[in-house]
Amino acid sequence: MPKPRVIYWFRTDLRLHDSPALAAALELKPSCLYPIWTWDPHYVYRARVGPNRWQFLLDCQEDLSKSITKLNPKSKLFLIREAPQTLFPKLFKEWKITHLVFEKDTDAYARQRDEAVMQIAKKAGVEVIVKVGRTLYDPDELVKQNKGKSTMSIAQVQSAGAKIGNIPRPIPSPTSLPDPGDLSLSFSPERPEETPDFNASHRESQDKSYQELSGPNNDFAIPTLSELGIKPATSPHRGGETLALSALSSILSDVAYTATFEKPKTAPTDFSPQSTTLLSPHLHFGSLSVREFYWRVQDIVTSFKSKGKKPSEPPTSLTGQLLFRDMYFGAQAAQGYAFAQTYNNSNIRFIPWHLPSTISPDNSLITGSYHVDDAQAESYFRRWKSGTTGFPFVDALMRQLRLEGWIHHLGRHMVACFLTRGGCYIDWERGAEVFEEWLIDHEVACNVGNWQWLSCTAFYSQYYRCYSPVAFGRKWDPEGAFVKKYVPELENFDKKYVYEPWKAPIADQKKWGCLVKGDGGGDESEATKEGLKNYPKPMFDFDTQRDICIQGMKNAYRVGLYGNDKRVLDGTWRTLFDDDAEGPTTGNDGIPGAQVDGAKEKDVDEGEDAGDFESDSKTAQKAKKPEHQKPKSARKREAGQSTLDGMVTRKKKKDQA
DNA sequence: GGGTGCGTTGCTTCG
DNA sequence: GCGAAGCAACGCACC
Repeated sequence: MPKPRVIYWFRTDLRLHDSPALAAALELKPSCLYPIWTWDPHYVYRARVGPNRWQFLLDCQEDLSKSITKLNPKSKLFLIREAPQTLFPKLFKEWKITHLVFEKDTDAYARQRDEAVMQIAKKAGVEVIVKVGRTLYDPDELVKQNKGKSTMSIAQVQSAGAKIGNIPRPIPSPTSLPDPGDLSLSFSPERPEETPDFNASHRESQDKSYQELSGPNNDFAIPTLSELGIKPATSPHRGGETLALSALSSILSDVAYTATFEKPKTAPTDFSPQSTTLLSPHLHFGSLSVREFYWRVQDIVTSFKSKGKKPSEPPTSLTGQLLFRDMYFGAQAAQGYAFAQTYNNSNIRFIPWHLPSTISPDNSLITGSYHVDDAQAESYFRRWKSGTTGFPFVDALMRQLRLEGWIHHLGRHMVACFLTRGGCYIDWERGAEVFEEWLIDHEVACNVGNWQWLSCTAFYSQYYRCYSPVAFGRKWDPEGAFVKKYVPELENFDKKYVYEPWKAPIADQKKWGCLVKGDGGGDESEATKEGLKNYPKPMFDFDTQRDICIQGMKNAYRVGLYGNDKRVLDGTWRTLFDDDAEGPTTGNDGIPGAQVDGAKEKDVDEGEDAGDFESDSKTAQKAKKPEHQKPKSARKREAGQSTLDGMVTRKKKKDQA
């Protein structure tokens, strides 16, 4: 029996500590071990990845490669620039591989890719070993223990998790690594299809990362941003296992913070330092093990408890945050590609949002482009994305997101609610795409799940609880320091007006150096002439728009369609939504379902100037609906919102009495 | 099958 | 400055 020649395939586990899959590879006692990364064109061109997340990935790879070399000077992370599906058949043969080892990945594309690779390995006589290490529980096992259904609540995760058993303790990092074998590559690579390139807008020059199979110097080097043609990163947050472990230790050195952490009580407006751990990008890239995080926290909590002190508990505690991550992975695992869209998804409520996704007739999946069914909604979307809505708290968050690739969880709630059910009535899939592009911690399962949560299409349904861009920011940061940092136009504004600068008297606006005027288009000549800065007026009256949205949600809940309903699939859902009753909230001249003549489609390949909606008379007319045609709620604010909280509180008090 | 309690993270007013 | 009440009224598990 020849000694094993092993490829360790790094993917979502860019670390050496607590890697069950790497431990399994070493248990084989291989004669040679190739730690590799396959430079997959699916990620390079077909995922939305902005400069900051690229930087974070490259940081993680560089750090891991250095750590490997420390354990064995002959080894490193060998980066091979070809899709795994076409690379592996050749690589197995050339390097005489006996085993392929990797960590399980339940993302929709990853499953498909890994299935193909396992078939290839089988054909080549290569044994495949797969281990779970990305989540606390194997998402498939979680689903199995949840009666085969998506995990849709924390209670379900806790109950299914209890059936699976204890979360394994982390495994120490290896202290040595075998040599790699012969590294020659005599075959020619398959060149990837470069279009569509979802990241074209982030490139300042052409991508050169596929010119040589083992890199420009034939040393299997990790590419640089400039090699990718990607613009420089702007985020202060950097990647790598070394940083992740030191950040974890530093956070956990504060025992009280660790043991009493309650997510809803952390401020979305805190910066330098922020109020949460910022470990999420490390969990995404695997530069931090989720089990390492879990057990280091859990041990502190146990010790805290043993001293008679009261720690916080899931779901608000630190470990609770990890359970939410597992919940979303469990939801995704059961649904596959359909998880990331409304169309043909039985778990998601159908709401006739504006700017709906285009659906491919071939596979019923979203294509990455969308319909501009309404001129005003497209304008709202652009202003939301560019941080020029005229609502300073929303704009500050969106600018922080674009610049730094991270915003606080509650900040994400604010802007997500604002874009969907609590402001613009725009499809959550548009927002999820922007987050995918800009977040350094973007995880499909968590991002999509949270957008469904915030848009009240799945996981959560209390649509009448709505975040106010004025009140919510003020609650956490009455002085407006956060807004002033990310919207410096308002840095001199009095705190009385910082969340609603349009209310400031003109004389004060001039005194504070910024005129609140226009729509954020940049051509505010009056301000420029006077040497003043300019900040846009709010793009709508929030209270009015919020009530329109709530009425729209109420109606959509009453209609009660889900994404897989026949009427959603064939387009007949439109007959169920009376436009006169719901007015501007219904995006019912677009998809899903049958195409409608005259509706504009915005393609992913179009530049920022695309989407010439002004020429579309139908949508233009709709945007200018006369006052009398608007729903009652749009004309006058009738009442505030409500929840059962008040009654529950009253009842409790009564019971206690 | 109806009622009740609860669900990580709302806002405003009032005392 | 704080906590409680009021607002209009979701789904789900459990009894």
